[in-house]
Amino acid sequence: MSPRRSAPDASRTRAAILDRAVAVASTEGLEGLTIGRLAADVGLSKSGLIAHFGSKEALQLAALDAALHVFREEVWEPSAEREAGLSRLSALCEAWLSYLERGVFPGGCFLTAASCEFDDREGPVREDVNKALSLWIKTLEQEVATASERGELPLDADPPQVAFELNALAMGANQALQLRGDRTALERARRGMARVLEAAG
Amino acid sequence: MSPRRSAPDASRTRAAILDRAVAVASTEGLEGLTIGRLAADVGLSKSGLIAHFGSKEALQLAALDAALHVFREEVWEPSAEREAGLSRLSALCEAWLSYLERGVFPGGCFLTAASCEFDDREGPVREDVNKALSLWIKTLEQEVATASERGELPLDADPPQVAFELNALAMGANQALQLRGDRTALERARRGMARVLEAAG
DNA sequence: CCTACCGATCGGTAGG
DNA sequence: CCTACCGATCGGTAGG
Repeated sequence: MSPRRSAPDASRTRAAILDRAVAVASTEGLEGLTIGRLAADVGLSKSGLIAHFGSKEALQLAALDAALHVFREEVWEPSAEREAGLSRLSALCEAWLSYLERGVFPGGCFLTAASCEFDDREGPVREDVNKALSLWIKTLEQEVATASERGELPLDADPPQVAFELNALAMGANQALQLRGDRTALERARRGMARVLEAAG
Repeated sequence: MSPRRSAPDASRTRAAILDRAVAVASTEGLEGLTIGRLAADVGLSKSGLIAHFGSKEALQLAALDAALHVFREEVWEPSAEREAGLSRLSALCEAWLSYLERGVFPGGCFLTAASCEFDDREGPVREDVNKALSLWIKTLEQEVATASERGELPLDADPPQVAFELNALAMGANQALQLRGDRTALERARRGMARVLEAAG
């Protein structure tokens, strides 16, 4: 009898590992992920766990990807049905703050944490974090541009500036919420975002 | 002959350790500080190094304190001579962005990094990070309030809201600068801060 | 401030 | 997917 499991079994095991890896990395950081601890958490041997990924770095990349998938589900997808432009931009911002408020990840915004942890390192993890954040910023910029074209924002609205400020306000909310336990942070971010969109003209 | 050095010697050694500890923690994180590596860096044995602090946690607290001292020197003190109110608030913001631009810490803003790393942990390091950030936010709020009293900002300006937004913009600049290498971030933050202060009325 | 040492854990491999 | 193992390193202590 081979110890190998069927492909669906292996896929389920992999999903269970990644679930746990995302939770751990959310609070301890992607560098704080350790193979031994994770293996014990999901009831595998170290070698059994690492067989699914090949190396710690590959595990980190897979955990990051899984976390981004959650972010897409929680923030991106619910807003996709809204009309492109200001309506979708507002929906994205609201879903974003809701995602922070509901504590989807125990350690707060996964992407912000990963960005802080890897912004001064080199390698594929940093590159993937950079790509994910750039894509998100581009998405915000795109909605600002569409809103301008549709006459919902002035034609001279500055998409990169607006996206920069919206992103900054969400980071500020995440910090105030996580570190300082300041529940008013969401309202402050919401007010700031509204003002950014008003002032975009 | 006792292996003990004189008090001034010990103090110099301690300062050298902390210099290096701040640099390492800035890029690797406070949790990434290890006694063995730090000892090798400064040419001590592990036990020789730890004798100065007692434990890794105490070393982390001392490194954080040393980093905060730098922040005060770089941002706080140069602005202290400006008149309280809008003038000093503007000077604080400008010194803050300049501190980011000059890369005073190799890993970007030390306090932001420490905040991300410890915002979901417990213990004295998290408490000290929280205290330092709260004090900084309070300082910004105070200058907004003074500016209102002096008629430089409207009487209904909202100090916590303004401080929240200024802090968020600096965080956004730090991220864009460190992760994305986006040199325009400073100008974006500067513009955002100016707009926050204009809109405070 | 040192040497010498502790148990624990790290990422990873060999071989099955 | 396992057991058994590798060398390296972790934080920290004993004793001087």
